[in-house]
Amino acid sequence: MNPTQEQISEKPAIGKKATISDVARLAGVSKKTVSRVINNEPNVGAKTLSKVKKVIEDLDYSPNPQARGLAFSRSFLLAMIYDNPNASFITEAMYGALSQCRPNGYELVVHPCDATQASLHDEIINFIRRTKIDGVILLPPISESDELIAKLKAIQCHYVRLVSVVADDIAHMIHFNDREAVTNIADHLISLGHKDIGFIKGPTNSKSAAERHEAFRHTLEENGIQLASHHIATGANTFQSGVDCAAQLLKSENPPTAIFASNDEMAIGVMVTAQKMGIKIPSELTIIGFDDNPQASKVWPALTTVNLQVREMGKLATQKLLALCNNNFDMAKSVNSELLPTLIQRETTAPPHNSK
Amino acid sequence: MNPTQEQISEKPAIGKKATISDVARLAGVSKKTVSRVINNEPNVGAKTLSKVKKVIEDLDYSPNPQARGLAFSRSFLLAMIYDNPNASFITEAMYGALSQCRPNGYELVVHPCDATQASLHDEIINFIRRTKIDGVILLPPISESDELIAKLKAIQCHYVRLVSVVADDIAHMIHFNDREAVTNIADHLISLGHKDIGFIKGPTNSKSAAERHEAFRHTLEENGIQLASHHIATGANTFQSGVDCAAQLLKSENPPTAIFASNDEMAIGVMVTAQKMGIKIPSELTIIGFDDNPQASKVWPALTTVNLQVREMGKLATQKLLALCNNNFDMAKSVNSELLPTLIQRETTAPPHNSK
DNA sequence: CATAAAAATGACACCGATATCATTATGGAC
DNA sequence: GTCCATAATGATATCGGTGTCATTTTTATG
Repeated sequence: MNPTQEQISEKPAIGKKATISDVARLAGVSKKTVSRVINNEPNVGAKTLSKVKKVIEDLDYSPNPQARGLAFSRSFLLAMIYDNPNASFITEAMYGALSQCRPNGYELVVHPCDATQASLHDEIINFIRRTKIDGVILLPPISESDELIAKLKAIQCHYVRLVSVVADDIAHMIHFNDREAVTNIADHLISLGHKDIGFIKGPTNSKSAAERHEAFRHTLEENGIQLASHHIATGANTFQSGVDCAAQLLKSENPPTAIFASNDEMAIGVMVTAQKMGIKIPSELTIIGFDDNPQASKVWPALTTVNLQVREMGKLATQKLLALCNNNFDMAKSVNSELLPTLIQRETTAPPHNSK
Repeated sequence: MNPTQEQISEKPAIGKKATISDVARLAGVSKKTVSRVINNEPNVGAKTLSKVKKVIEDLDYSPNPQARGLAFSRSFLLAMIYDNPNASFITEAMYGALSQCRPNGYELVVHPCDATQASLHDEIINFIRRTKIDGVILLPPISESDELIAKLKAIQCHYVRLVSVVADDIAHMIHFNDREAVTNIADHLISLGHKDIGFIKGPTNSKSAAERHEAFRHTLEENGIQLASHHIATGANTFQSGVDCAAQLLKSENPPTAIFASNDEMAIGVMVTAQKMGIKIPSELTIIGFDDNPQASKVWPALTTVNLQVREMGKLATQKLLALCNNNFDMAKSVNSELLPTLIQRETTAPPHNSK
């Protein structure tokens, strides 16, 4: 207020957060030197270093991320973009991502979107341009769109995608090996002695669904078992579609003794339908799901399924993404990008009841 | 490169995003006037307004949020802070919050944390100071900590909390009326004719759990029914604890004919235990949960429960929070802060089997 | 039509950090 | 002890916006 008042106190005004200038003044160095300390730059003398660090500590100073962002042309923000996978997939992926974001000074912004909307891609691109997000993690099924990837590249936005079908440079991709997992499922069913096997595939427009279908059929055929067309139903990855598909398969004249549903939601739909029809699980019907939702272990009987290691995927994806943001392409490549889903055997699988 | 080169072209260099200076130059006005247009400030002439808007449109310009943040001393970031509610609670609350964030130019940062950690509060405060988050939404059970609220106030961070027990000014709180919902549940059980009623309460350190217990007991007593102490078990809001508590209640010598579990996770645990014991639901045991998880409708039989309108809570909370960020305390107060959970009757409730 | 009041606009400092480049201190070789 | 290479440090411009306040233009009034 009073223009003639002298700033005697060396500490910044109470209530106001310390700035880099405060640190510089108290440490008796220039702002630039403080900046060097903050960013771990070389060429700072040992004495200066410890002095500055002490002042930072005393003042409980942390740099203003907006100011840094402006100077660096960065936001220190990553985004997770997803359409519609189940809630636990999202939260698990977020946990994995955050485990890497925090120690590196990044924050995670959520961006769910609606894949049925025609303007989907433009909306995403706009979001990134507007917010200056440094990089994005794409969850399936959005991650499958090469068109979107092309647009991301056009605006030079870093990205990593979670996909089940190899589709990109390993620096930009975490691959969960669906094919292998599905093969394990088929082997398991075969070893139990099942021959009349039903399959509920995912939405027709999904690459991942096609891949699971193909791998399943292939493994069965290698073992001399045909996947009969009347034992195949197409669902929408939702509980209700599982209910409907199960009704279709189980009410046919020659119902399967085992059903593999492409995700847990649908598998649980199958369970409910079977139970309503009085079919005992697993003695009269074996069921296998895919995803290892939290629900899978909380239904009765507990569902045999495949664990995708979603949290690990989120973690690895973020490691790659941060490497890309630092223009460290080699490091992005060197982070593991291959995850092997594992079969979790619980209580819904058993040998067929009456082998003919 | 060439210092003598003249900038003939009026458009900004390709690949580089347009800045406010580009807009100002092309529109033939000052940066400040463009700023006025961006922020809908008054005192801009009609002709100028449309001219500037057109240039903004042509250039596909959007202001740099870091620069704006720096000048405004804001981040245009809100955070959702949660410990451990189920995944769908989180994602639903996020959807609701985002519906308000986006049209107002805010983004949502996620911040899960670990309530078992001693440094929980400091970690949260640090997070807010470090990131300059404008305001936070607190999900239960973290929202119940008055100690944390005090610390938030100390650093002048805006907040809105989602709570089941009235505990704050209505400008800072969304209240879901647990008490009312629990009363409805009790009434429902009584009207079905149940007298031996079991109750699984939530963790003892939770205010919300205590509230539900109190309300349930009270309503039963009003109707002349005692909540016997051997019919009460204490769970941890997890599936497994539901399993354990159910075993405890159902294996007692005088088991209840109905069980109300304080959340769906535990209720589903009860269902699984009952089914394993060969107890038929609902004919031999009535079960009611609380939360309306997605799973609730995907178990068999479908679980009767209470819907909390979580998405709506997220939406209202964000409306309040944005009002607070704009120092519009009155508006924050005027946004509805009372939500009435509703009983969703599905398939797990029926009159008791053998009335003595 | 002169003039005061109100509206529209712009010049310039500033938000809090980093980049560039010049300058000063330090250490080793002779 | 001198000189040079190298390490350490700082002065100043800059990132892309907004705030303040002075200035110009428009509108209303007598």
